[in-house]
Amino acid sequence: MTKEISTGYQPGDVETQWYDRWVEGGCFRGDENGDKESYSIVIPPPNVTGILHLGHVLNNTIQDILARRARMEGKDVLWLPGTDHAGIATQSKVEQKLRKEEKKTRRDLGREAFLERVWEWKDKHGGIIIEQLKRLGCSCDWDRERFTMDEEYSKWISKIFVDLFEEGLIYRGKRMVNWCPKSLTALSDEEVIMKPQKSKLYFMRYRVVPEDGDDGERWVEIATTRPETLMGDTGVAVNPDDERYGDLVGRKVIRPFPEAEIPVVADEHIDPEFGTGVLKVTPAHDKADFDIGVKNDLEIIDVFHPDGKLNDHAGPEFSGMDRFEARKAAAEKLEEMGQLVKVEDYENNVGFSERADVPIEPRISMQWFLKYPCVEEAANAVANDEIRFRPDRWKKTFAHWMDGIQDWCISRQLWWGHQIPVWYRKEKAEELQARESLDAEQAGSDLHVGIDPPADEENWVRDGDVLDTWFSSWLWPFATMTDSDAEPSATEKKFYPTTDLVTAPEIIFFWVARMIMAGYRWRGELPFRNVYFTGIVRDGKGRKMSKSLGNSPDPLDIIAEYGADALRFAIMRTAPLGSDIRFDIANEGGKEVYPQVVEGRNFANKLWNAARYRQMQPDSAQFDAASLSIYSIDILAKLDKLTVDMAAAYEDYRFNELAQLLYDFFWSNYCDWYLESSKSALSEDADEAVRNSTLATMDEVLKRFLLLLHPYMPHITEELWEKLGFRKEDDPEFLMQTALPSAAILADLDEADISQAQEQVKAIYEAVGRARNLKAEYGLSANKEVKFIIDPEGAGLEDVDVFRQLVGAAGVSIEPGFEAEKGVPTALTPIGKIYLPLDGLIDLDAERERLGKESKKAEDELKKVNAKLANENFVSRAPEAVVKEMRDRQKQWQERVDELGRMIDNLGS
RNA sequence: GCGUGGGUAGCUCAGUGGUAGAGCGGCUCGUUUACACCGAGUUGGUCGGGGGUUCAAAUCCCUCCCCGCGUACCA
Repeated sequence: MTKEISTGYQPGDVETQWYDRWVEGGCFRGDENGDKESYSIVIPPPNVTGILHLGHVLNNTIQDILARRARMEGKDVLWLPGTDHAGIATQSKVEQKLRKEEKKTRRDLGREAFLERVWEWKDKHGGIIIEQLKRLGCSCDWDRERFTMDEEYSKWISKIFVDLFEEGLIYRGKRMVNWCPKSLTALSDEEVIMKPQKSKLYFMRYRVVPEDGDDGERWVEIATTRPETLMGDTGVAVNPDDERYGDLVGRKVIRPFPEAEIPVVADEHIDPEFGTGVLKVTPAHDKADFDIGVKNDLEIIDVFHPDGKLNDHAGPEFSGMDRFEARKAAAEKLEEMGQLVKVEDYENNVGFSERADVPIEPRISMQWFLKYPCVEEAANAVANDEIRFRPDRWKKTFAHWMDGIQDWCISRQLWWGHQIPVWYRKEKAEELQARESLDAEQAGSDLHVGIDPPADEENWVRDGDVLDTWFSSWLWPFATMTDSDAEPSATEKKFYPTTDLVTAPEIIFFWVARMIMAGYRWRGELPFRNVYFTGIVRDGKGRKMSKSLGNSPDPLDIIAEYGADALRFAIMRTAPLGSDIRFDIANEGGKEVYPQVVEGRNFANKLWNAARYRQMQPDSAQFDAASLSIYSIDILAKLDKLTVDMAAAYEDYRFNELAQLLYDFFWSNYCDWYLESSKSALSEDADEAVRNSTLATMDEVLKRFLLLLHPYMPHITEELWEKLGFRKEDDPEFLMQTALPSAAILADLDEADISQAQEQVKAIYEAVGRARNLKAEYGLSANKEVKFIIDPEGAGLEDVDVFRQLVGAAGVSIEPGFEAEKGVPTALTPIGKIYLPLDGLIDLDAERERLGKESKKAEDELKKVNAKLANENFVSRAPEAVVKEMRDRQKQWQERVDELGRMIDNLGS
């Protein structure tokens, strides 16, 4: 076995070592006493027990890029991290575990013991995602890490509850809410996801209660998707203008079971076109029906238990039955009674609980609600761009929601979360909690709403509900900086309002909108100036990444294999502003590979090797703009342009374009062209001054490029910065603390000289392309050292060496006015005519003319013949005998070609 | 339904009035002073359909089709 010394870049240890050094060096600390311009971001807190997914990678890489760039621009930067307690998500996880491992429910343990379990779970899993963010390279100020259930943070929640209650914005009331029969809690409208469902539309008929003057029996037909709620029907509604039913209004129909007479009412909300134009009204189980019920003073009969099973009001035969079973059973019973007319397939939208993924049940229950504060300020701030949305089309979505804003149901029937800071005096508790409404005005000595419990706590009962998780998240930007009972901290004074917020558009209402309102309410100003909305990470087929689909690769696995820098670069390069990201997953021999990440890794490797190449050369003398070759001027001018273009792209948050600019500059301009052209300048017999300025140019380019690339690929750039010895005595300890370069390397040179040099280089490079092309056409491999003859024109060649080096020629001679024999391969280029003199070739031009248009295939054959011939005589003229042999072979081929030509002709006729 | 983003090479996408581009893939060739995680060359396109404006349209206008997202009390 041969021992292979890897020339490739191995990211693993390099990345973790640098991360540790940065942390030890205090690089991430936001200096609240600093006197530089401030830049700040608060992290969208991930779920405390969550696991890093590609969405996080995208989101946090963007934040890290912004933070690192800001540091290098010389700002005082704070990226404040933390985690969210995620009420339902975390509680269900623990409940699930309890059920599985101990066959117990949370009620078996009791509130206190259960919460202990959740804290245990949190302590065990809470740190995982934080460690994962560190592995990604995130430069958060970890000393300032917050958790939404920290003691200090929790006080904030109580404080704002009390504030809003006293202001009359929080009230308790019996309302129609979205009820999750699985989690057994109320949800906010935002937590309900509408999904189209294939269901059935049941047409049933109710008998009209006979009246005097009726002409025989009368029935009305009613269409419904939910026959299982029929037992809760307390009315039937028709449109007042519907002629078919106008006379029925005010009369009664018979609900089949439990049998009862229910009134027919008129309501404009009814669409005569839909179904039969008659609606069964179930005020307890539908929001619209509830409204109709209230308007018409209908009875409200709840036929469900909280878990979605039917209760006694549904009658003994249905009681205890699950709602979906009951749907079938009710339909069957109607059928038996002869009151089911028909059943049609039907597609409708059904609201699902976001977390539990079961259809939610509209349900009347006692909950706490909030009327939003500072709605107008928040709406205006976004409308007039005080807070800039990117892309700004989200403004419209935001405005639309703010426009139709509804009171927020903030109470949850959970245990994990911030318990509502409301206490009822023991002997009055039952009575108070049964009241249809409770607000600040009714608060008396029997109701205590406060940050602290009442002094004689044993005489009080605390409200058992907790607050919606988002009720704590909306304070995040300032509650993480200052304690609730203190004056604004130095940190807040320095870093609030924050500069950028990077988040997913999915939580524009859940979080962004509410933070803006909270910012105005408690801090009197906006919480952030820019909101960058990322796209959604999808798989190669365009499906959203999700656990259940199993299409979501673990970013940590990817990092382990390719490196964090590669993953960061890959995801940024494919993340255009505001549209979704396709994360391609290919399968190679049963193993998943990620083409975009492979490219990222290859890029890192390319960078690594370009640096290695530089390291193999001697040190350079001082950089001197006056003694540069045209090639050096060209690459430095392109670097200046890169610097300028990047600044502009950062202005507009065009992250994928930035990645592309970096990639193209380095790989194409620097490696493929400049490095290759430098090889002749670095050769042993090259001029000393040229060699020196070339090396100095390489250093300058690498130095500046590493700085520009650092926010995207922090680890490898830092490593190379050190390896190449770019840190000068007085420089900061790390690359990440070093100031970005300005775009003025060539400031000493004349503008016109620069553009002239660039034009010349462009012409030469184009000629190189043509010459290579010529070689390839004759099957001469890149390293066959052919001889070219150039008949110069225009810009011409300053020296032949670079050209020779780039095309891989043994010799290039300049022969003004050179006249080639017929058939010698020729190319027209901006620097003149280029000839590749080879003997005994078939004259392709002549043949092309002879064979006509149809000869594509014949021409290809001829090209192959020429390639063979060329390969046998590429350096010098062949001896007579060889030439003769080739001519014979040429003749044979020619015959075949003629035959082919005839065949084509025949085919044509 | 309304709003919104999109449909360009086999794949992922750039390209807002002036000769259709990049990367990946495919094919051919290759142990050149870094890099095969590489180099050189090459092959791929009625720019979703139709109509219009214009000397000129992927780009502007109209219309239709398809996909995604948001939103809506159609039972």
